[in-house]
Amino acid sequence: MSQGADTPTAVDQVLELAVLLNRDMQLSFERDGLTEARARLLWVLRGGPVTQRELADALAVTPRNVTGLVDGLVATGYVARAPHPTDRRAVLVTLTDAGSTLLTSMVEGYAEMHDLLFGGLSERQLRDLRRSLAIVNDRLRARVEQDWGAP
Amino acid sequence: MSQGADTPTAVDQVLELAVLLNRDMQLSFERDGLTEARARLLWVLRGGPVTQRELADALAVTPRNVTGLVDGLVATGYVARAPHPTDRRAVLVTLTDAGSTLLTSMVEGYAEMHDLLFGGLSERQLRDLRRSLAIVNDRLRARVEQDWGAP
DNA sequence: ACTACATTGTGTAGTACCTTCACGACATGA
DNA sequence: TCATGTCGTGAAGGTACTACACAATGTAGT
Repeated sequence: MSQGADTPTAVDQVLELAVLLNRDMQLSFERDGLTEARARLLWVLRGGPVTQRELADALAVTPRNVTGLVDGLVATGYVARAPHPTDRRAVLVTLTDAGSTLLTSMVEGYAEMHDLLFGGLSERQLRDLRRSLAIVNDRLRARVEQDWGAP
Repeated sequence: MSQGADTPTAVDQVLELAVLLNRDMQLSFERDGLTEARARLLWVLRGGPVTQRELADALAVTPRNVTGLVDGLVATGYVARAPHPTDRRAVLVTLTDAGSTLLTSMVEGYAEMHDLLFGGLSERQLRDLRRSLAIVNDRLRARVEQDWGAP
């Protein structure tokens, strides 16, 4: 009602933000020879070696899928499979040197994202933005969690 | 520096927003028997029938991929292939009645998203949010478009 | 110690999304 | 008409997922 048809709505803006964020991260992953799924798995390994079962839970995917993702990361040399010290069924997924280096640069990139995103905002604008985002996220989260149980 | 380790950073908030938006839309698509890729294709058909070549350009995917997506939507009965009036090579992808109905509800859902997202904000908060999002999006867009040509 | 049950990872099979390459059908301009 | 480009699709292949089945192993219960 208040703007022309070519002006993006607030919903448009939020959706574009989501698209741009995805694209930016995907481009970053591709530069490292990673896919999105493998990058997510690697990100979980920040906390140290974990079993494939734990990875499946953390990523909310099936154990079978983790097998495939780990296969890929082993092929590219970022992780290795090691025997679990006490459970001979389980496999510990550990970072190789290359994987550790890559993960370090990913953590740095995450930190640099703050300036990239918010470098154009004043302190006050950033504070207000955070407040509004908290409210928006709370509403969205409630909706998503509700719909998760009522398909 | 200013908050505890368990408080989400501004980057965390933006990333969570993106994740939640994706999840919400995906759940909505699933309810309609749609996948994300097929929903995007359907969304392009808002403007009327288009050729598969135009769809490939609009979706930024290969023409071969469009063939598969249209196959799926034909199987579920949401679109149909029609001959192009002047170009016998081309295929016009058109909405069926079911597809048209579905698209209408998708458009309605898009409109309702405004209240879902911003119903908890005051007029002033929403204005400020839009201003900040415009700034953030501009910076991100510049970065993504720059990296698109320099891998 | 032996049995019963649960858990871990993976082979098999299948779906969806995406790509490149090759090719036939068709359009277009010289 | 003839060369050249365009449209859609078959063939082949990669990645991300799923469900199901199964062997190896861990964990109780008796």
